[in-house]
This record gives sequence, C-alpha cells and structure tokens, in this order.
Amino acid sequence: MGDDDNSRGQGAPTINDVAALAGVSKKTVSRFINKSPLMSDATREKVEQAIQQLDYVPNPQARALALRRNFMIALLHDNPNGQTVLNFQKGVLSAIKDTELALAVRPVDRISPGLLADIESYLTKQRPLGVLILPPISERDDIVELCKRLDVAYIRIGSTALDDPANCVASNDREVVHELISAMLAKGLKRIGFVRGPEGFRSPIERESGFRDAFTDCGMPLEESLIAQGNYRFGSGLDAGRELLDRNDRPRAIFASNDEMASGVLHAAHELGLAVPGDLEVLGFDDTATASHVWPTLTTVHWPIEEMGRLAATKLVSEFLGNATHDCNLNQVVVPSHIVERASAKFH
Amino acid sequence: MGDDDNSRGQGAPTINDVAALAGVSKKTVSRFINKSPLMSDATREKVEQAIQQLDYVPNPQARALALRRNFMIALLHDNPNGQTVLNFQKGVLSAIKDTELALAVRPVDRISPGLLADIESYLTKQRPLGVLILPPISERDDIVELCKRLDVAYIRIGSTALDDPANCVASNDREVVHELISAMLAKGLKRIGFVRGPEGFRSPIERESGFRDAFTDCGMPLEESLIAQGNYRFGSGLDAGRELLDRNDRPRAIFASNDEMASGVLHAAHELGLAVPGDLEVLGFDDTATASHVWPTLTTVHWPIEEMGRLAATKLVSEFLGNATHDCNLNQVVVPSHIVERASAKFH
DNA sequence: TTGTAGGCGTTATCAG
DNA sequence: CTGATAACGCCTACAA
Repeated sequence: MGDDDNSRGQGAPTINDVAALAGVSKKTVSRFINKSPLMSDATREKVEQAIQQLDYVPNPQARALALRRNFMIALLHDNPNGQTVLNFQKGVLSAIKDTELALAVRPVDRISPGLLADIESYLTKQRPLGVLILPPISERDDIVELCKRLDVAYIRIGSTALDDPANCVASNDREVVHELISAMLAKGLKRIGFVRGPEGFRSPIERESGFRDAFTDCGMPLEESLIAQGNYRFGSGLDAGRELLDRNDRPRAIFASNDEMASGVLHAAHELGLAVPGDLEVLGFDDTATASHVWPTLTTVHWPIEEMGRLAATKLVSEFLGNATHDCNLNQVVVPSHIVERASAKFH
Repeated sequence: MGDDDNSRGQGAPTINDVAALAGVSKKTVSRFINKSPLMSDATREKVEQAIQQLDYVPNPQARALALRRNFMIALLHDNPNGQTVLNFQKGVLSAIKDTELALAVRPVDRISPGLLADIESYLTKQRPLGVLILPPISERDDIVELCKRLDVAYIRIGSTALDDPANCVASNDREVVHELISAMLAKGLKRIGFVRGPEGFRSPIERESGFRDAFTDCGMPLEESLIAQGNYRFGSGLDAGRELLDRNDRPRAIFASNDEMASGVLHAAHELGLAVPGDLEVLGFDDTATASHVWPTLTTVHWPIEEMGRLAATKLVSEFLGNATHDCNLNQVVVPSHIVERASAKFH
C-alpha cells in the first residue's frame, strides 16, 4: 500500500538502479547518458529500456560535482532598460524549454570597481555552463577574457558583431536605421531631428551612423543643430524634445534612438500643443511595450531582442537541445530588425 | 614562476586544504562552515584563520549533492505583465546580493494541463532552496501542496495574504483603492467608471472590492453600467474606454485596475478628443514604467512589487543573509502600496 | 568537543 | 567495447 515507488522505497532511481536492472556497470549507463559512441547497439538498447522502465533521470547535482559544471546558463547584464532584459529572457527560456537547463539572472554594476571580481566570484561559485552577456557590458573585453580564463563559454549580444560568429549574436541597427531614415527622406522630409543615445557605447554609435549614412547616401545635408544628446532615459528624451521643438525652424520629424526617449519627445510635443503626426512625426527604436501604449502609438524599429535571446541560448547550449537546434542555423550571427509603422510617423 | 596559487598548483582550495592547514579534521571545518555551536572557540579561531589564509570558499556543487539542495532560489510565474516580473526580480536580487545564492527564473504555463508535472520536474531536478511564487499562480493551492510534498520552501505573493505569515507576502490593494476612490469621491466626482481585471483571480477581486467599498462607505450610489470588463491588457482597456466614453452621460473619471488598461482608456479618450484631465480623469494601478511614459502621465497606485520581492526573498533565505536580515521584520506580510499623483487625475 | 568511516550520484582512469 | 576503482568536495552517523 502506498508503495508507488519502483524497486526501492527510496526517492528517485539512481544510476546504480539502472545498471542493476540492465545488467551492466554504472560506467556503461554513464556512457549512454553522455551519448558515448563507444557502445554496442545491444547494450545501448538494454540501458535505454532500463532507463525508461525506471523513469530514471540523472541527478544534475551529482553531474555538476563530477563535471565541475552546473546545468544552468547565466544572464549577465547591466541594462537600465528592463523591457530589454525581460524580452531577452523570454527568448532564452523558449530555447531551453523542455530541457534540464535553468536560467539564472545576474545583474552587475558596470560602474563598480569590483565588477570583474564580482563576476569572477559568481562564475567560480555557480559554474554555469555558459554566460549570455547583454549590452552594454557585452562590449567589455576584460569580461570576455575573464570568461576564457575561467573556461566558461560565452555569447556576446550587441548591435554589431562583437566577436567571432560562434560567440556572438548581433542585430543590424545601423542598416535598419538607414532604411528608416531613408524612407522619411524619400517622403520629402529634409529636416529630421535626432536624439542620440549615451556616449561610450556601441548601439548609440551604430544607430547614429545609420542616421548619418542615410543623409549621405541620399545626398542630403544634415544639420548638426538638429542633433541632441540623450542617455536612453525618458527624461533625456523630454529635454531633447523641448530643445529641438521650441524653436521657429523646428524639424518636422524626430528620430530618437530608443522608444523611451521617443516617448519623452512625444511629451514635449504634447506640451507644445503640436499634433503628432500632423505637425511632427516621431520615430523610435526597440519596439518595447511602451511603443504601443503611448499616444499616438509609436512608429519604431522592432529590435529582435527576444529572437536574439533564443539564438544566443541555442548557440550556447546546442548540444543539450534536441532536434530544436536544427530549426536554426548556429552560424547565424545577425538577427535582422524591421520597421513597425504605427501612428506617430507614416512612410507613404 | 606563475605559481600564484596557494599550496597546490590545482584550482580552488578544498575543505581538505583548510583542514590540513588548521591541523584539524575535515569534519571540524565542515562544522565551522555550517555554524555549528559544538566547537571550542580555539578551534573555531584556527579554522577561520586557515580559511581566510587560503581564501577558501565551500564548493556549492558538492554541498548541493550532499545536502540534496541547490544554492539557488527559483522564481515561478505565469505573468502576462513583464514589468511586474522584472521589478520583482530586482527586489529579490537586491536581497540576495553579496550572497552565494543565485536566482533562477521559471515561467510556467497556467493553461497547460502539464503545469503541475512541469513544476514537479523542475523542482526535483533543480532542487532549489525555495521558490517564490508570483500571482496569479500563487493562488493555486495545488502548486503549494506540491512544494510541501517535495519539501521545497515557498513564499506566495499576492494582493492579499494567501498563506500563513511565514509563507506569504502581500500588498493591500483593497485598502489603497478604497483610499484612491474615496479621494475622488470626496472631491465631488460622483460618477466614476471602472475597468475590471480578468475573472478568476484575486487581485482584480481585491481592487474591485476597494472600488465598491469606497462608494458604500461614502454613502454614494454606484452605477453598475459604469463598470466594464477588462483582462489587464492594453486592448481591453481601449475597448472598455470606448464603451464607457462613447455615451452622452459618460463618467468624468475612470479607474482601470491596472496601468496597461488605463493606457488603453487614455487612448480612447484621445480618440474622442477628450482632454485629460480636463474632460476626463484617469486612474491606474501598478505604477509600472508605462505610467510615467504615457501622456498625460498617469495618476496611479504604486504597487510595491520590488519591495515585495525583497521581503519575500529575505523571508525565504533569511539564514543565508547576514545582518541585512535585521533590517527587516520577518513577520511582516503586508507591504503597503501608496498613491502617486501625476497628471491624469488630481485630488485637490 | 572532535575525528573516523561511509555516502550523496555521477564521471574519469585505465586495465581487461 | 566494458567494468572495477578512484575521484569530485562536502555532509551525516556514530564513535571516541
């Protein structure tokens, strides 16, 4: 009665139980678990049956000890934009769903002098299978060197390829901004304001380059006075918007290099009683939840951060994934962005 | 040359190295690690010195195997609102910062028939120290029963106390909504619209109760026709807003039971050319990032989800936290919300 | 108060 | 191809 366990009244079956039932040694079962090619089909069959019969699952803790590696992947980030992190997580989780893998989140402090020590401590203690590094810290070579030294696999995420194809995933910010601005230029708008992202990072540079290239390639002059500095936060977008709009020769369109700043620009427009898109068209970048919640809804670039998460995780732990891996090309680096036309700006 | 390691050229020092250096047995070192009281101060001292000298840190994987418990806490959720999850994570991480603990994220599918099996598989494989359960699945008793059966500690998060004080953290949605609506009523507004949350969950019920109680306690009649059904998503708020506002006797204020729906109501108002707060005042709940990005900025209730995360994590793993624990009362259950007055509605 | 022997469940070594 | 035997690093039981 109540003896619903197999063989022993104990907890889950171990490798020993499987070995006993299959009539082989532990090591042989271990070989099966680790997909060793050095096995006869006959024994492979026996072991497989025993495993199924016992409903055996290898104990991750024990494997972790023996392999000196935990069955988890860590997400390293220092990202002020929560939505981004969250969407990335979604992608990662969708990739490792149905596996024994766990996802751990590790925010770090980019400013702290103890950054490297903190990461080292985390990696040596948790010993993840690998780490996924989000921008902006994905740009730091010292962190990557640390991973190499500690023998922890890594994937760097960025707005441009930051490493060799096996170790990075990138979006094509520059190209898609080029496309976006070119469309506005083609429509006849000549004076387009721009709100820059923070200095010292890659994505703002890429997005700005796309902006500038569009003008160059269209043979249009670019007014430097229509470029305002921002820091990716709402407040900076608001300030930039006020600065660019509170003048007689205000631009007819403003591209902010992320949605949060674009929302700020929208606020500035509303304050000044400007109709969007009638008096002013506003463009953003990221396509976070905010983009479809603001008024008017934001025409923006969909930054495929979730897809990037999925690809990055797949690259990092492809050996743990089943056939799911075959759905995607492990050599792929760039996940293309695309433009989402909503109410705040039109291309026709 | 290059021999910058202590004692052995190997990797990190183990319990054996410490024991050897301190001149005691492994077990004695183990006792020190586990804060056993059965030690003389003299040996305690010796061991501590050896540990410091070697810069020894116990191997979490080995402990996990021996203790059958991983040094991580898992966040279980099925929450459509990303911001909430993210802010909760922040709180948890701030609590376990500077510890050896990791945070793992585990989204589940509330609808799936395999929900329980999925959670069971996750918990038995990962063996976290404990789980933090976010609403709405925190309301499910079967999940909690599962945790008990698997001997996994848990904390349930909710809009009201869902368990005994040691196992839950709650907000006071009902009270704060009561306060919010009472303030509007006191101001002279009599007809206030309401957008409900999805049926079958606790937080929508609490928020609706607060809404109704405010009318009752002020002796005001409540028009049922001013109550619209929503599902916590933007689109449902938009629909509800259109429904409530596209009539001659439209309400002068609308309270949506979360910010996302309130943004939808704002859109409906804009569509109809209504000035907010001139023609219509709008109130939300949550105080997510959206609330301060929409136009006009949303007067809302700050749902202290981050603080709840911090408290929940502290309760769950108080023994691993240093003096940080003393900063907060482990018996606390309710983390009070508070009203944030912004532009979309005024109380004066 | 401390130490010894054995176990946690898996993988690595190396001989057969 | 397969299997004893010894790690992996820590903890529990029991003995001293």
